[in-house]
Amino acid sequence: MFEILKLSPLFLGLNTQEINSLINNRLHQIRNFSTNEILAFSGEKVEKAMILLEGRLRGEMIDFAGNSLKIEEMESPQMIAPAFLYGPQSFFPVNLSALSNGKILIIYKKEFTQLLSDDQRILNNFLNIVAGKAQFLSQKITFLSFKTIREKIAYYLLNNIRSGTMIVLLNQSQRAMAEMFGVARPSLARSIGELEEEMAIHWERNQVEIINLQLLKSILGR
Amino acid sequence: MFEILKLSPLFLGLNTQEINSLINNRLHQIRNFSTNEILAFSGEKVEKAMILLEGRLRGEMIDFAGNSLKIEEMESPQMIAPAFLYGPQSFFPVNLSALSNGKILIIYKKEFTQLLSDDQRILNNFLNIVAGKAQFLSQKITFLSFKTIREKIAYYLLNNIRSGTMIVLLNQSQRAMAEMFGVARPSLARSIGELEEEMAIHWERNQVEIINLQLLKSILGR
DNA sequence: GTAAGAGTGTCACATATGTTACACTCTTAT
DNA sequence: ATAAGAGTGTAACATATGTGACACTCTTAC
Repeated sequence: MFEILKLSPLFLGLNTQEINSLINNRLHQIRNFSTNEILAFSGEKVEKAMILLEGRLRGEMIDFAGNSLKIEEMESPQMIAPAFLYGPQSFFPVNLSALSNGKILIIYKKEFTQLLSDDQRILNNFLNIVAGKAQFLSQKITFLSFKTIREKIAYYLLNNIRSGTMIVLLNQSQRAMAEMFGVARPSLARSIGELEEEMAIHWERNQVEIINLQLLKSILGR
Repeated sequence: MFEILKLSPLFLGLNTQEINSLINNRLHQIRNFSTNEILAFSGEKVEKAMILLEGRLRGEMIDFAGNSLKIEEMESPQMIAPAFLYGPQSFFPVNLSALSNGKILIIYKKEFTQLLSDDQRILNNFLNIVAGKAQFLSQKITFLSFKTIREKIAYYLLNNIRSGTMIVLLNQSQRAMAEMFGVARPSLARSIGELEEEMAIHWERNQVEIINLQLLKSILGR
């Protein structure tokens, strides 16, 4: 187990020996789960720190009519819902179910807080994890708040130029990109086509060449 | 100063005496600023914990063309950019400028981490602050990811029903609500009008009565 | 009471995006 | 080499939302 934990972001920089003594001197549990088991319901209070040791989990957001909206998968080793262990809305944001058999390490919140106090490296790691989540979400909101597809494309390209060049490498299909933008695939293709006609960019399968940087920037300035 | 800090979320539950000794035993600075002074630029590394003691600040997001996009104001006493002190993207997300004269308490990151280690109440408070930010953003994303105005209205209403009733109290104008939804004001009014025609809701100045709860829920279930 | 301004309902029209469909190209497994 | 499937470009049409305008109501300050 401690070999696995050593690979998790929470225990970054600690050796197996140190992890062993920090965990074993402290109340904890191992919980085994099997495929399709439901580990937590959306809205349930988060009272324990949970670290996925083995197996795969799925978080599923459920709407008012009971349909699933967004789905996110998680692999080990990783903390589960780190941003929901503290804070005023300390409830699971999703239904958590098992995609395979596996194991979770459970540490109750009070013990976990003590653990953070006891080892400053773990404290730093945890703060990095939670702040990282907040930063990711903040980035995503910036993105979602652009209204037109043109703006999203421009923003994406300007943020992904290889430094010193006018090239953006694409590591995903238009289909995946459309999904990330929250727009329909043909609509994305149409907007790309328009930008090409305007000689702003030259879009190829795997990379985009920026032809008129100024024009691209002006799309983002209202 | 310690009287002011006692009111800040970070020092919740500590008395003036305790705050005094925790701060004074530790490297810190007080920085005075005056109106219109710029305290930090977007993209600058965040290396210190900063707590606004007096005065008002404005965070301004700047786009690629140099125009300001979103603006947020902050009042004392409050931590500045708590979610950006740790994490992989530890850079100011906004330009930070002063709306008035005032004072900031500055504690360098290393010292601040030590402070979190030393007092578990402060640790808990800080974790609550950062997790709270993440939760707020997560909530906002849920909201932004509804595509139609009907969906946003339905989601908003269902989340704000006074428990045990079929009434939602409105504490903001349609104008403000449209801005929060990221849509145009007349478009919001039109969608409201449609929902009224369908006998789903009865919208008055200050409150909304839900007439057909089932219909409202079905809007969110695709 | 009255004037001014904010809030609201509504309209005609412009625009952006979604939907569905199809053809074409590229990649990959066999 | 070929077939199958994914990725892409494009079109016609449907729909949702934005824009700008105007009238009306409500609130508030004087």
